[in-house]
Amino acid sequence: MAVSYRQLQVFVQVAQSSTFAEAAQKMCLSQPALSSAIKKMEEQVGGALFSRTTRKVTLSPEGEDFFPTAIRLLNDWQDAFSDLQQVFSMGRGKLSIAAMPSFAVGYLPAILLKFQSRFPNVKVSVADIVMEQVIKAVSEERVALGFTFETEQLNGLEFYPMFSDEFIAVLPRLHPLNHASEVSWTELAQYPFIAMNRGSAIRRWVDSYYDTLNIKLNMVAEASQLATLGQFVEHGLGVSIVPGLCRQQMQRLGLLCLPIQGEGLSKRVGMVKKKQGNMSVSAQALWDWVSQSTHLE
Amino acid sequence: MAVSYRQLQVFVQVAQSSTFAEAAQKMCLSQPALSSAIKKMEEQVGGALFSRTTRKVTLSPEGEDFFPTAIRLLNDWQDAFSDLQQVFSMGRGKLSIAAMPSFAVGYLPAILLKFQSRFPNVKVSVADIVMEQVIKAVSEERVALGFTFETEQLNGLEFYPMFSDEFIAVLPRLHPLNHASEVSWTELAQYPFIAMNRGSAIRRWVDSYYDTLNIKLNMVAEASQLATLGQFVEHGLGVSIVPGLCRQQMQRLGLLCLPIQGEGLSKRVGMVKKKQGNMSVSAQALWDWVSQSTHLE
DNA sequence: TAAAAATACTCCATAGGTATTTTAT
DNA sequence: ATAAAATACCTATGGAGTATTTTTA
Repeated sequence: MAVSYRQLQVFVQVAQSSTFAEAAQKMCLSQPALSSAIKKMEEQVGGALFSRTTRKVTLSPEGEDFFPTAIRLLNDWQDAFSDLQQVFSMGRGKLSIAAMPSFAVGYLPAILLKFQSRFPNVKVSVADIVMEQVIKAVSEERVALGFTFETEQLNGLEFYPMFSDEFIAVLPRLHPLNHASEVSWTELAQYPFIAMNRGSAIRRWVDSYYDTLNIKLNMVAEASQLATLGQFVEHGLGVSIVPGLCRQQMQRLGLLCLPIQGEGLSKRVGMVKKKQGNMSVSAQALWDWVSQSTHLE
Repeated sequence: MAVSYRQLQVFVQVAQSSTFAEAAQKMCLSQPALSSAIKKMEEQVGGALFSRTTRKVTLSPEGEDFFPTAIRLLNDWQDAFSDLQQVFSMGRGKLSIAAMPSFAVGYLPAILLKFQSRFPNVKVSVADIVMEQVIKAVSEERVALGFTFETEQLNGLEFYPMFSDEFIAVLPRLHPLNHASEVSWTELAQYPFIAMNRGSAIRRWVDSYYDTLNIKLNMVAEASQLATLGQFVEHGLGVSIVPGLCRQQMQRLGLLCLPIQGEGLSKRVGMVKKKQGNMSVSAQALWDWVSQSTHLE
């Protein structure tokens, strides 16, 4: 049987005292309790750790040699566990999340600012990646949670909706429609159209919306990032339809953003995490806080 | 209250198993025992270390991070205590002793050879110093024990006699007495005499012996080491009287060694150690072994 | 002789066991 | 339905207390 943590504490305390009684007082223990604890420890290690006379206790040569090791063991132990406690109380920790770029520049900063002011010693790292990659990163547990559009196939993922995002039209400044306050789906389809790449969720959503209207788009280019798409529009290659989340980004590129008439295309934006737990306390805290502070469904 | 060694063992074992029941078997414990051990540990650290479903147990993110630390703590603990056990069983250790030079070259090698063949992993270091220094080193606990002549004032030291050593006369080869098979104290006093330095025990003993005989010596030189004394004699400065232990050393210098007639001057040679314990097991082992194998008093 | 450790004993907290229930797949 | 964890409950070891004896400076 191994020597216990408690026994080692007792050993150190006695070593630092000149009598058992003194050590007992310091440890809030009775003198016989110390006697027997040391006795057992000595049996376990196979030799005398102290040399006792009735007047004073001194370390044996072996005890003397062992003393620094004992101190080190106790400190390591204490350090390790207080660290762990810190992590659980979120006095310390790390948290990896992912967010699609439009969310990362829009809503995320405010969320993180609040979270970090509440838990200043939790280091948050954000992966700023396209929504398909966000889903993948969460699935593969490379990040604890992600911010993204709701997606159809979230196998094993849980989605918490934060708000709905209405898609908008983006046009170059000099476009014929630039005086309109809004446009219709049909109008837009009359112009050359810049699409997101095949396989992207935005492309799928826009495509299928036009399908339901039985309108065929005149696609002149594809982009795999919204920034690129914006550049294409800005150069006058065509018009496009993007999530409202990107309005700022598009306007910064000098594009015109218009709401689309009628029952629009809107998608929910929210948090995703793996369905069956294993969340760190910090991830859980962020999840809980966001879901509580988001009143809308 | 701190997490115990046992709890950490349990944590590691469960972490390395996929179910509590499996871990229980490996630890020769019941499943509920593990359940409650982990539960308590989780309460102590303030959070979940495992994520349990009824089908399998996996480490929580925090548990995952802590796992390597846990392994390290257990290993350090085990290493430290097995080391200490080794020291007590004398599978490992160190032992510092002191011996006066004449003993160190004469009797000591045989003793150490035997000791080291018995305890090959105990490193013995020998301080080869004059007998006054041997006493001092033992007193000040710089060495665990010493080999020396018995001395009058061994305050707090314990002496174990190994044998008696008879003093002998040393003369240059070309001395008038070089045909004698022995000499008398009186005869020797007729020649110029080389003495050990004042304050040395040998000087005191020789002086006081001559005092009892009421003979005054004609001292022509003093040396503080026997080797120097031998050199002086060899150069024909005079004769001297030295412990029999030094016979070999003197003969190697080319000197004539003769027994002294009559009731000689003899002093006991043995081991010294501090009276009130604090001996290391290895020192004790050497002491015990020497005292047992030395039959004479 | 006095101060301190060891011993003797008693008690209780808790580690650990058995039997059973709950839970999630 | 079943495999596994949690729970309930019991037992026993041993940690810790009080009273006393032993030891040695």
